[in-house]
Amino acid sequence: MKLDHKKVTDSIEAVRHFNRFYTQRIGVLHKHLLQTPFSLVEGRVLRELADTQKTTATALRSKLALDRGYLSRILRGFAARRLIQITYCKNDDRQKFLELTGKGRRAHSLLNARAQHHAASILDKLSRADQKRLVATMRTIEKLMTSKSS
Amino acid sequence: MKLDHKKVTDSIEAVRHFNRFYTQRIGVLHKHLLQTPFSLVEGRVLRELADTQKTTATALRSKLALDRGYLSRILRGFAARRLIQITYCKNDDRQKFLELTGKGRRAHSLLNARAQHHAASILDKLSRADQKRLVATMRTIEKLMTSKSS
DNA sequence: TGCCAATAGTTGACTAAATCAACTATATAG
DNA sequence: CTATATAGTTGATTTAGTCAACTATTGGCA
Repeated sequence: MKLDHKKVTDSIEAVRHFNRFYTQRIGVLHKHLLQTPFSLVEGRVLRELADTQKTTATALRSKLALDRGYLSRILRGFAARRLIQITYCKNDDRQKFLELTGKGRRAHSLLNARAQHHAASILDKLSRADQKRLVATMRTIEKLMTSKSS
Repeated sequence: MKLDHKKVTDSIEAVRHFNRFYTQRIGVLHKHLLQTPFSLVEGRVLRELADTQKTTATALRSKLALDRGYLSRILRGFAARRLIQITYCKNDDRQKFLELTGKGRRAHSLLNARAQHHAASILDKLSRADQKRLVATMRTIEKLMTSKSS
């Protein structure tokens, strides 16, 4: 049916529109993050390190899907800045355990606070009701888009 | 009130979670686009060129917020690949009008088709009802997030 | 008219992000 | 004991993106 087809292409267009819309927003978010001394990827690594007490580069890699050379350099940078501490694994000399230092945790907290603030600034523009609506729709999108992988 | 405060931080966390979620998705989208011979920014420029019959670099610049050197090089690349045709403005020799060539239009169509396909693949995983829901929520988010700038 | 500021676009130099492949060292399976 | 796999490092290179200096042209205005 003609009408059905139109509906479908409309939906596709709506999804694409949203993608464009959000990539633009992400650009903003990106620059926001860059007002800290971390790149977006570094921020993710930092977050991951904060979330897990003790990890290895390989664990990070599989979680964040990063090139190993790339990650190795990021970690080297973190170590140079004394954000992480490295301990060697007893049973396996190939692996190194990574942990945030106090300084690392503080850096993470700062980053976290910034992100918090950014999210809050989005919400602040809305009425209570709209805030609820926004959060609900975001959750819905996540649910719908993860239901069957992607 | 304690309870109120909890709600607020929950909302903030939900927004942040969504941001992370969607940036990851966008990463995928990014690489998707890179299976074409265009970067994300090049794709946007191409799209803009396709949407407006005849533009100038400055018009593109103000629309897409790009560095002028950066844009200049992108356009030079497009010209080298015969994707755009340049005509000089009669009344103002500083400006050049930019138009897609046939090849440029075909490149844009291909890009468009890929994006279309990508959006369709997201929708395909959902039931009719969920497709409707997804589209509706995306529209809601856009509306809420643009209502008062950002 | 003649000069000055603004505008359009180009170019060179540079930094940061990201990828690839080659390499070292260790561990494990047969 | 050797093969193969795994953990991580390093060098070389590509791409993205920014900044500032530069040329050429236009338009205002004294």
